[in-house]
Amino acid sequence: MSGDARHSQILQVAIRLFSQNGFSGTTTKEIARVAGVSEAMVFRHFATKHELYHAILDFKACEGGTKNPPWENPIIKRAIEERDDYAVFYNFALGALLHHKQDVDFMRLLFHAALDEHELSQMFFDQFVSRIYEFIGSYVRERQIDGAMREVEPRIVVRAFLGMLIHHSLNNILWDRKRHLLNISDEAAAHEFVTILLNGVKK
Amino acid sequence: MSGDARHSQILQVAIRLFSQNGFSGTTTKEIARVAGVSEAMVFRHFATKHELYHAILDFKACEGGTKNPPWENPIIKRAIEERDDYAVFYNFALGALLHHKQDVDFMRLLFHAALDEHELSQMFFDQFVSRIYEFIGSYVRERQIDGAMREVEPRIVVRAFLGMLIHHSLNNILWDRKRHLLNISDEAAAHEFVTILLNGVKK
DNA sequence: GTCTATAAATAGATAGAC
DNA sequence: GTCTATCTATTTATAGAC
Repeated sequence: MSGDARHSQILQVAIRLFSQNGFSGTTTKEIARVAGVSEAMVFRHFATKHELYHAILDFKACEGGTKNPPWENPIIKRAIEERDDYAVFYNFALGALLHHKQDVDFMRLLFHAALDEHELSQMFFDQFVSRIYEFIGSYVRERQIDGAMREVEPRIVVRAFLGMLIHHSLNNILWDRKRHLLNISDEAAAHEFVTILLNGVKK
Repeated sequence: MSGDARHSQILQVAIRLFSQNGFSGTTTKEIARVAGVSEAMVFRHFATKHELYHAILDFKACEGGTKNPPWENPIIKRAIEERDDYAVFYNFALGALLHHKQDVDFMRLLFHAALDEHELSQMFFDQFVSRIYEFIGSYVRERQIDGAMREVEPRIVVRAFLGMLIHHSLNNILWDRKRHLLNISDEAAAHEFVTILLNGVKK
């Protein structure tokens, strides 16, 4: 196998294992075993275990986090222009839920990194989460000026909204698969959350 | 130091360290060092590292999770009888936020355990979380029958509500202390979340 | 590019003295 | 109840042959 292919293969295996077991719960031996190579190969491509972890978070934060951000989604942009609150929030919500479901590894990785207080978790936060607050928060502000939404600190509204979405995804990932406490399609969940939120803040 | 005192001291130290670094990120050597004893003492009180971890989660799940549950809170019980929706949800929300803030170690521990897919995380879920769904869900159902709330699957309402609360606490624990993206008192946060939720589901 | 062998450090856990 | 010393397995990482 070529160097690049091997490099990326080891990265993929490591992503899965780090996501499942966290940094200290994953051994380089296990990564090598699953990738079907010797440990020496792993260290040939990544000088240290930390470098490998860093490469993963770096890669994932770029690929998974900032690809197709909501502020570049044409459907959402159009809905914002048309002041179609339901369309803005519904498309955002559905996009988020689908994204979470599609990249469970990244969600788990991010939580592990956050608990480990890894710098990359802060990086993701600064580059992505804070922009979400900016993006949705400023739309809420506009709608308050329009007189369509009541006066609430926009950041609180964003937090309430993201809270519903992220908590729901987290439950799906961590518990619901075994317990099915709540069995609902992403479309229905997005609809219900958005309906609650919009009724909750309308004037 | 007496056996019991030492036992509980080691437990306390271990709680802090496991909460900060997770299971595999914490060494028995470190626990011993912080507790100011030799490693042999740790293994005298807890036969294995796993036994120590289990003892902690067990202890915390009982002490932290099921002490003063909302369904035994007289203020909330009274509010339910009086059909005072705001009082029911506000007191629940504030209690939850204060509890989270007061026991950050337990929240981190629970997240580590959930990511590790530790059985005790499931146990906590079954013993506590599912009862919350039952408790709030059935109140919502009653209020729908009363005609005070619109028809939504009660579990969705509970998830939206818990999502706001838990996500907010998680942000406070994991990021906000450094970033203060959102600086708000627990009372104000509880008020805003409850207002959004109740307006969101009222008829 | 890949492996085997191995070094060096650290992990969890035990023995036995006091 | 507490420690020092030690054992064994594992972990990260390297050397050197092919």
